[in-house]
Amino acid sequence: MQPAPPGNRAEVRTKGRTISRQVLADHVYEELLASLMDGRLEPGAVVSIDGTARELDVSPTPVREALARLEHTGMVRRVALKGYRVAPVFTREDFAELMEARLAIEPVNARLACARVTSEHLAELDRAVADLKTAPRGPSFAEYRDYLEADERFHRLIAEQTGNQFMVAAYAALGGQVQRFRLFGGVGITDAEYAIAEHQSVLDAFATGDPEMAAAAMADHVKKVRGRAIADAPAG
Amino acid sequence: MQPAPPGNRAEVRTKGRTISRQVLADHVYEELLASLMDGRLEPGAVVSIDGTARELDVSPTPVREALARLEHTGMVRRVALKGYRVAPVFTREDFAELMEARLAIEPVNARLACARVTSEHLAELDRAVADLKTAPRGPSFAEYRDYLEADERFHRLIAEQTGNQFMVAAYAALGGQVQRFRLFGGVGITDAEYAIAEHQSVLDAFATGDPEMAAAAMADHVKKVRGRAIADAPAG
DNA sequence: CATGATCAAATCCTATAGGACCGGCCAAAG
DNA sequence: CTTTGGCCGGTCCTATAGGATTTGATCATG
Repeated sequence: MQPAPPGNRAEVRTKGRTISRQVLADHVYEELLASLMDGRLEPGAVVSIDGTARELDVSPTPVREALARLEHTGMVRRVALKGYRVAPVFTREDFAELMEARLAIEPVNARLACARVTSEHLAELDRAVADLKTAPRGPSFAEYRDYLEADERFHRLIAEQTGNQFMVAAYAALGGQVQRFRLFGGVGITDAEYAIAEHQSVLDAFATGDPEMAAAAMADHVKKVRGRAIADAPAG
Repeated sequence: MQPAPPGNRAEVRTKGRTISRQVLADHVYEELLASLMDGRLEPGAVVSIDGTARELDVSPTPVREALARLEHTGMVRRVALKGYRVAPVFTREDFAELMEARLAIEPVNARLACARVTSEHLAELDRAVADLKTAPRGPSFAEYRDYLEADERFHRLIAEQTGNQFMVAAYAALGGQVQRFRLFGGVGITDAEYAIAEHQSVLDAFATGDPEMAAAAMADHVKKVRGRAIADAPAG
């Protein structure tokens, strides 16, 4: 996984071999992110700095740094002198807004990416769709985690294949993977068959190399996701 | 100013009066942001944690927290165990990518905002355009700072008036105000007359209440900004 | 019963100290 | 003269300590 590049490892070159080191704050960041995504930290819950430090057996300093980074992703909110809390649950309005934003960004990404697609890109997209098809879709978190990961990976690959750092940033600002987990956590996947077919359509459009067709397929997919999820949204 | 909501103040309610408090990390954040925008910190320069702490007469802890937040904005980059550096200068390709992204997002913002515009919104936009017209445009930083601030405020207002938190986040991910400063720092404003007229056109479209016209005016503006800036771009 | 004061524990926030690592400088050896 | 090795200052990173603040409970009072 690797949702939002949390930190950066230091490539230490020593005696020809290069080892990769990582500071504690990065580890704390990843730990907190995992807790947020698999539901161990529920929306609205307080995330105590000292408590997290004790739990992870580190000092509060790296925890502060990790939380400061997390805040900018929207996963946690901070109030000065009061601490951090997990962001509240998604409402139906939040979901509608997210889809509106995705509809503005993702078809553009598809058009740009398709215009400069390579066989390597196609192979990566194909792998994501294949993973989508083979991933289990049971009710427990562990069972749909891989599905959501493949779903997000497909869309993120397209954003990255635009070669435009700002389109990647804009896509990442929508929360990418994380929002998926928060939306569907506890509900499970109900529309996998449809979603897989739509992803396949996008992939087919990429294979033809027609940017407009790719954009149309992506727009179609996002609209249908919106329609299905509003029909049986978890939160009103 | 208030570019990217850095931290959050604690609203302390005491005896009917509510005072707003703020922790040191927020102050450091704002101080660093100001240094970045007015050129005191040049692209590529190292931002030492301990050094900044001494300079601002605080301990390194709040500086670490402020820098962790700044990193997520793309203004500074971090390498584990080596510290922070100001992000490198904008190349012509970077600028083209930024405009491509703005072209994908800002016309949509204009359409959404126009569809639900109020007289208060119009007044705010009108004030931004008025400030744009009256702001000095001399060669030194202090003289075009207000101009850039009004420019960015105009666009940010439209993003906020969409009422869509994710469109705001996507717009903010593009760097908003900050990129303007980094692009034009040291160059000055050369296209103010044209830009002001284009902003006025967008405002006029908002006044008519036609979302499609607003989107078209905004798209026209962004395209023309791209054209002019590529013609006399500071960095090749 | 409702309301406000008081106090203790938890928590946030900041400063300080020290370990680990890097880079420059200089002296000594080859 | 070149190179090697050690020293030293700077920096990052983490832990710890203590002050400031919030929170929640307990208790007194109208």
